[in-house]
Amino acid sequence: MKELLEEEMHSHSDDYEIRRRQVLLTVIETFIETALPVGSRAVTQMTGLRLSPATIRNVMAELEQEGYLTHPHTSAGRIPTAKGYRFYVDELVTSERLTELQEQQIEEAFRQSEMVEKALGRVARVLGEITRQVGVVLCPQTGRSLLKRIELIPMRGKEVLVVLVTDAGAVENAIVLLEEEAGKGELARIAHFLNTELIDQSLSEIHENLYRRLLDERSSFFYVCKRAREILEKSALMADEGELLLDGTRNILEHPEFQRFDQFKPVLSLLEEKKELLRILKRDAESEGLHIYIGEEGGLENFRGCTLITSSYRIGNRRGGTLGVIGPTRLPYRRVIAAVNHVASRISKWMEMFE
Amino acid sequence: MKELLEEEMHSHSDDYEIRRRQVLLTVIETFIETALPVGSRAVTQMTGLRLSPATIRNVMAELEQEGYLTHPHTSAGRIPTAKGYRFYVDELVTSERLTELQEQQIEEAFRQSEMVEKALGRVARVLGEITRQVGVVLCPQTGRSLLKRIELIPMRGKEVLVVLVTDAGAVENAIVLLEEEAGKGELARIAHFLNTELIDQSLSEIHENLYRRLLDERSSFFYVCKRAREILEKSALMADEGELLLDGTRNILEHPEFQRFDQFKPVLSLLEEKKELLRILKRDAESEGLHIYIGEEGGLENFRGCTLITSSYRIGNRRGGTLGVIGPTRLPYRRVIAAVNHVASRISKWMEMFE
DNA sequence: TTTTAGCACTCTATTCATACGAGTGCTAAA
DNA sequence: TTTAGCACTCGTATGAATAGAGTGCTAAAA
Repeated sequence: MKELLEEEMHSHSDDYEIRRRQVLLTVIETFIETALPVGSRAVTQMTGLRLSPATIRNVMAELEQEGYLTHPHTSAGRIPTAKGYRFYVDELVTSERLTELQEQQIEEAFRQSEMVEKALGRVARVLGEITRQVGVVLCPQTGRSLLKRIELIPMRGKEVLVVLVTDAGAVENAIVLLEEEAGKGELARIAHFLNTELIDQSLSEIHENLYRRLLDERSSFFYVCKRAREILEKSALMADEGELLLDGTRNILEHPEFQRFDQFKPVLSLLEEKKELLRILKRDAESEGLHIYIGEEGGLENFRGCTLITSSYRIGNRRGGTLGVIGPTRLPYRRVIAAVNHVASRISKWMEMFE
Repeated sequence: MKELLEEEMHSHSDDYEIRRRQVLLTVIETFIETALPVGSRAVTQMTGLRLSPATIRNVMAELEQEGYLTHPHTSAGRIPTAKGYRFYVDELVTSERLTELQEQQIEEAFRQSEMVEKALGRVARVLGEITRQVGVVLCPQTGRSLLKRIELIPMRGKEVLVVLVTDAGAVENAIVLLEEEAGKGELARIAHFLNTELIDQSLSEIHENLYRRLLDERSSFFYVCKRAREILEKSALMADEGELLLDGTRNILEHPEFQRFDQFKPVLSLLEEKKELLRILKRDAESEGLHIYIGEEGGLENFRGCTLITSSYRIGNRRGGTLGVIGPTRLPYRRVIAAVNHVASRISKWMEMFE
């Protein structure tokens, strides 16, 4: 907008720029509150600017031409476009603090700290509740976590229980059926071998390097290596997808933009399929800080009219997962951003437990 | 209906009873197909009965008075009531076989057999898909599964990794922070103690008997007992809820009864809260065979207009969990019942793996 | 030059009247 | 016992009329 302005500002003053922003801000925030198109009269009443509706109309017409606002029809007020919201979140939105109560609610989610996934499920729920939107949490991807410990426990016959402990607090396990029975001593040797070779590598690294590393060895360990490889392959624990936890879909039914079914159906499909959402959230897990997707910005099909706000969280000093909120583009950005930021740093803090 | 009939049948013949059933059946099945109220003319065309609309109207009026049918309004055809559907599923509905394709889709869900929960997630999805409704699966409740093996693995300092293997194929685990560090030898003794004492009991039994059993012992094992108790308590693995997997909510948006929001909102809430649903499904896990809840029959609030069909599945010769389908009362019962039955026995078969 | 008042215009939402059609219930005849 | 006939009810579709909100433009005011 700044750029645009400077091009066109021939004769306009800084005051004029401020006014434009003021009007855009007012239209957007009023629309966020009421969900109704905002007319020029309403803007004059909301802003401190002592200007008549006619003047405001001129400004709004200009903002519309530049693509920040639209009309649903001729005789209606203005509503923000995706571009308008984008400018709003980039330049206009101010931060907000959560209320005491909301912070308490968040703490509650971390109260009973049993399994990681359950706690994160409660986090998704509380995110949905305090924003009145859909809360979403991407669990730490097991592929990215570092192996801390591997244990092989003999079961009946050829069965072996493989237990992996990772730094993400997750304990993965699988029962593997070996081709030949392995004695207790042999398993211990294999386990020892794996523990020395693989500790502190990420599971996906292990998966990638598996063939090279373990086949090259032509030492006396050859047999042990072979068995170790068999076990790791069969346990297939490296292939984990990164689980997605959702909660609060019912909340967004309250919003008037989803009262029409053709609007709501694609969103529900997106939420239930999870695939597209996973793509975005996994990518966001890679980079720190807040990400905002307005409409189809992130390449999310059928996401027109919706916004996704995410933030990644950390496990100690490593990447963890992502959490976020999904709602209509007409989102209370201030509150949602505050919530997402707060919860992200709270999870990171909580995750230090497992470091 | 039989009873009702015998009371009122003064002068009516068996033929008359057959006709009544025929009419009711036609109205219900036509309504299930079209979602439109069924008029007397439509019934005459569908049934083989050579009767005029007027005659049918008389029968329908009677069925309405008895509570099997209603009118949305005076000049509309008939639609079934909850009582009507109940009679239909109890007495009229006939069974159906799944198509080749549907059976293949189901097999697909069991193809990759990694973790139990993932496979069951795919089962929920396929149930939703082939019925075009919401598929739901209650995982085997860990509390009900038998303990097959318990392992204690020392971690850093006072931490101990507790691994439980149950007969439901589930491996539960938790990291426990002991009050005092325990040596490898000590843990081995404790593990051996637990393995001899607790094997083949259900986790909830263990939980209930824990205090009695382990405190009574005043033997030389006392210290071991105390530590064992500490570990079991802190791992809190007995308290598991029994996870509920849902899929296909998007499917039921297609049905006309949920086009109106006030109809859909309570259903979505019910699905997302999961609590009420868990109550029913857990209860159904106790008894074999098909269960059908039409409307609020099962004590499900806000379930008016919906039907839940469930069946339990087994793990070997023990109770496992429950699976089911949720949709509008106007449900293709024949197909859904076939699907639920088929999938239930297929899961049971699959579960034999873990016995 | 900038702002504003005034006004014609556009479009939506609402209301009312009307007509139509589907389907019923009842009655009397077959 | 069944059916034809008919009056009646009620929901839906259609169209006209109206009110109201808000705009864009123009010309006057600041």
